[in-house]
Amino acid sequence: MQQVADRASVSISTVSFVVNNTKPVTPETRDRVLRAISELGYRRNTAARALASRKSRILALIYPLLDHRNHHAFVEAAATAAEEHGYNLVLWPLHSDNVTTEITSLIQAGFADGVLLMEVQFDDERVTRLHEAEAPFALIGRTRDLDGIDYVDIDFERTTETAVADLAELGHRDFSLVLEDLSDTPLAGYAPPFRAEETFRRVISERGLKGAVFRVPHRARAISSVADEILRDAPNTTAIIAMHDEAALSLVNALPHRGIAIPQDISVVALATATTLADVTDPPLSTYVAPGHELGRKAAEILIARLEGRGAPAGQALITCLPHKGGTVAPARAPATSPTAP
Amino acid sequence: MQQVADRASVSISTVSFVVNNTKPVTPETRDRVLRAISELGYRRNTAARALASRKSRILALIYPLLDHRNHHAFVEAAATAAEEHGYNLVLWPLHSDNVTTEITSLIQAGFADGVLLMEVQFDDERVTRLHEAEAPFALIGRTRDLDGIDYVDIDFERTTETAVADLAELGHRDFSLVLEDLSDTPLAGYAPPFRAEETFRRVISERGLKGAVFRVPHRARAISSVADEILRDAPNTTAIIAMHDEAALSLVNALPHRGIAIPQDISVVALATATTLADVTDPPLSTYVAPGHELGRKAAEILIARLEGRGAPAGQALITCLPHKGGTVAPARAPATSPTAP
DNA sequence: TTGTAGGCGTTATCAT
DNA sequence: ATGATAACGCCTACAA
Repeated sequence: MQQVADRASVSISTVSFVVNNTKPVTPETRDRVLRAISELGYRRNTAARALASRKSRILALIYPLLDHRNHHAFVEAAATAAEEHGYNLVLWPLHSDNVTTEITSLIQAGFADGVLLMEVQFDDERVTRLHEAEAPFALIGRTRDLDGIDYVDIDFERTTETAVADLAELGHRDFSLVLEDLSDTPLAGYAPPFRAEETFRRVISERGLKGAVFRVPHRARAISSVADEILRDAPNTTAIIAMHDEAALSLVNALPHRGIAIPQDISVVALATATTLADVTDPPLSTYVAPGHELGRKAAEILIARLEGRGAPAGQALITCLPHKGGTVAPARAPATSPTAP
Repeated sequence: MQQVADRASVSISTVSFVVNNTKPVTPETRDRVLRAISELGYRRNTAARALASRKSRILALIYPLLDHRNHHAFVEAAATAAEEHGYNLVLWPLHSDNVTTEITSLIQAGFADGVLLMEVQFDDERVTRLHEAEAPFALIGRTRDLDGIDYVDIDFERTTETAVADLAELGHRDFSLVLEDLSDTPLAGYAPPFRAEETFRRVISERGLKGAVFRVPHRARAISSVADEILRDAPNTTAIIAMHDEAALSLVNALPHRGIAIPQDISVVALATATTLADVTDPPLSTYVAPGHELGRKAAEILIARLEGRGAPAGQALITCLPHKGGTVAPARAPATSPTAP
């Protein structure tokens, strides 16, 4: 920095002003400084900057090593948004064991200014601890208690409701809902399946429809047998709603082998799914697309607002999944209306 | 730190010695210090540490925002290995435009001590620049010129060769290879498809077999029509080797709709694939599993060796994909031996 | 608009 | 085995 200052014949602080836009500087001096910087290939030292300013300008996205879902769109949007505000987003991979303490350390050690949490559970110890430590954070997902908490989440309630409504409009009356069974995993307590189920049951009953719920673990065996389970336990189902990507794929693949035509006999839709998944099946899967991009951007922005806004009210946002037309949904096949059909 | 020192009645430097294990300390004083630390909840400041020691202890894994593949196993292993050596791995998401300069900045700004690069291309500008800047880095993947370069990579040559050999042993004589077509994408020049194709052609010709190559873009339309293309252009194929996950899935799903039984009529195997993919098809996909875990660990270790070893020779490693038995491979159906069969 | 100087929290060197 | 103290590179009042 001193070298830059010398070369531009200014003081070291002027260089700082230019680099940080912290004080007005005459265009000419600014130019000289900028030129010196690029000629010397100067880059300000992250550590020194963080030390002196007490800000790292880093947002840490805690990146669960559970391989649970595809987060690319989300990460990309969050990183972009962060950058637009002068922050950098890094993904900080953490195993599930000692997560809680490590997360607060990140902030207390000054590595990050704020933390983004995903795969949030109903009652999430990480959230409690971050709150206690008064560490700035935002959630992708929702805990049970949301008082004063910054978050963005998918509106699973609305999405589920819409999915049922859309199918009902096509004449479907007998539904099956397929969910991830995460009990006995570190993700038990992961809220989305619960929210979807609750909404599903409510809507089904409000509309006087029939609905069965299937919980499917992530073991391969279980996934490949959903099809048979549904055919056995809910044989009149004409519409399957799956919030379990692998199961959705598996269903579209397996049902035809059981003599069921998709979508003529049974319609299948996936909930809160990455678009990329849709097209590996034949016919392509109809989905309600997870708004990864919007979630990521909003999450970053909410966190930054917290970081910079002086005690602003909590930023909270729910985003609905929009339908992506595939080929696995059709009107319900007309039921055998008369029991004594010829 | 001063508070800790006071509380333990030692000097600030003793605290440092304890915390860093840099000098011998009497067990008693060490205990006092440790106790003071935990009582006060002290954490050393990342920035100050980095500033004073000129080391950030951060390895940045440049994380391509291209959503090209599933890197979880890799990331997890690399993070674990790094931690074992006292480093932290962060994923640094970068768009493909200005990557090159940003990567060297990371090091020049002292944010990271070293960089891990993935999705490496044959001729990769990032590598050139990092080399010029004398920034420590290691590749997951290989450039064309590997002189003095640290890398780990999948041994695509050997894996492809094995795949053909295994199928040939089952009596298959007529092969199709399905590859990702990445031309016109930022990943054109991504080496794996080329390596696989070259090996495939060589082995096919050495063994006097028949082989056709299909290049499939990532557009949904293209993927879902591979099946038809193969049936049209290579109608006698009995074994399909796919280094394109989506295409592999799609094939297993689509071929039965065309009257082809898998694996009785045609065998399908996927190359360099995450295990998780295997079980969404029916029957489950047979694969040669990408050694994500080994790659991640080795990559981190090689980079750390470079960081700490004084001018050690380049660390280079190739790892072969091992077969994962699924249900999509079977002996070749006996050919209609006599042209005049009854 | 620009310069001066103190301080950010550690590490590392040199004494003791 | 422990302590005193100068860097580390930058930011930021405060002064000019």
